[in-house]
Amino acid sequence: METKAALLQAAEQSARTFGIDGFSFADLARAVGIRKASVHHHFPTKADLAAEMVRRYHEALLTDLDAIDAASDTAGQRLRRQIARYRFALGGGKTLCLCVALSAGRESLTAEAIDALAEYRQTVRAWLTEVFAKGAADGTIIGPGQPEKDAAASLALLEGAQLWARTEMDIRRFDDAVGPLLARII
Amino acid sequence: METKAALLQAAEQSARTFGIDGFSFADLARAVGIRKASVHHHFPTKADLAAEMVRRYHEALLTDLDAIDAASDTAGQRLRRQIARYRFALGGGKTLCLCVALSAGRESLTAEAIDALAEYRQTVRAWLTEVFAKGAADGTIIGPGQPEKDAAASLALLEGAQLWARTEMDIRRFDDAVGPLLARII
DNA sequence: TCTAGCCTACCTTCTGGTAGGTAGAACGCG
DNA sequence: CGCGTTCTACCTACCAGAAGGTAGGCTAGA
Repeated sequence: METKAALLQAAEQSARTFGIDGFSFADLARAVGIRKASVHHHFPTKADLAAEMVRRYHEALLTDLDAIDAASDTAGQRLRRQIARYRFALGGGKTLCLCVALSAGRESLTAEAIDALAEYRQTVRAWLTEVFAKGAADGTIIGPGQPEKDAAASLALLEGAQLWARTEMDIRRFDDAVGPLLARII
Repeated sequence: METKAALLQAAEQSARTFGIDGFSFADLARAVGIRKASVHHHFPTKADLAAEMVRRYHEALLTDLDAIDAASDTAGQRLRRQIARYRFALGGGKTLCLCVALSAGRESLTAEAIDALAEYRQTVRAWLTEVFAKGAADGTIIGPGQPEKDAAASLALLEGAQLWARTEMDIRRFDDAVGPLLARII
């Protein structure tokens, strides 16, 4: 079970750095210290691997969201922590969040994995929608706009800012892009 | 010269649909109707091809920006047309703009191509900065914020919205995400 | 005569994936 | 208890196809 977890870990790191087409089973085998054929024992095909990666990533998201909710007093604090989460996923400019990385290589994904990505974004979007609604109520997030639309815009902004910053390996691009959103938090 | 243009055209379409790692010289040869070795005659390596693609794409951008400037009376109109441009690049949810598509497969790019992408974004950013500054002056774009930051946020938003919409092959994701930005235009 | 543009044929390396086998732990059962 | 079976996790060895790229030759036009 330990090997499987290590494979998933290596696969996630590789996918976030090189894209889904940017690493092979041979690479994973090397990273974990087993032979290529043994990787196929755990994940028969690359599609199986991708599907389980997204499943795992979605689970981690739910855990993160709970942790943010538990640690935050105001909606503004929640939003700020979510932005920090995307910033952290950048790994200083070297990696993307798995969602962005896999979206880019969409054509190499199965329908199942694409659906899972959509669900991932839906979870984030729903969470952000609630945050913006609460933020308008408790006054910790200013500016006009419907929570639903603000949430969609924020998610796109965070993903786009990540992509930009990673391209130039410069986290300042991320900070520049999310500046106006951060400025809305009291 | 005609063949070379056709190759660039096919390469751009493929890169925007499948990513830089998602098509091969053999694919291009098939698309254009020549043999694989002949593609190498025009572009010795894939890196050469990528570099020229970005160069061409940047040129097209400058043309587009001039056209938008010429056709628009107000800053609001300019911004609206730029958003429409990114929406159009989506191809109904099937393609990304080249900038987003290549950024995703960053690790397969040469330093030259990465620099060219950075320049492309810098051009868009500078143009948007001017638009936001003029928009504040002529009152056709509302909301607080410094033009420079608004420009960075808008670019990230447009790219992120594209990536999202393409993943789900649903242009409504794009429209949802850019809604708040459009709402700032008088 | 030189060159641009194309060709056939070939190379090496890597890809995802399969076939078939082995050592050892776990299990059912008389 | 001991014996055979089954399962897990790994292995070596292999496959066909595709990748990027090269060598060298043909042909038509400047």
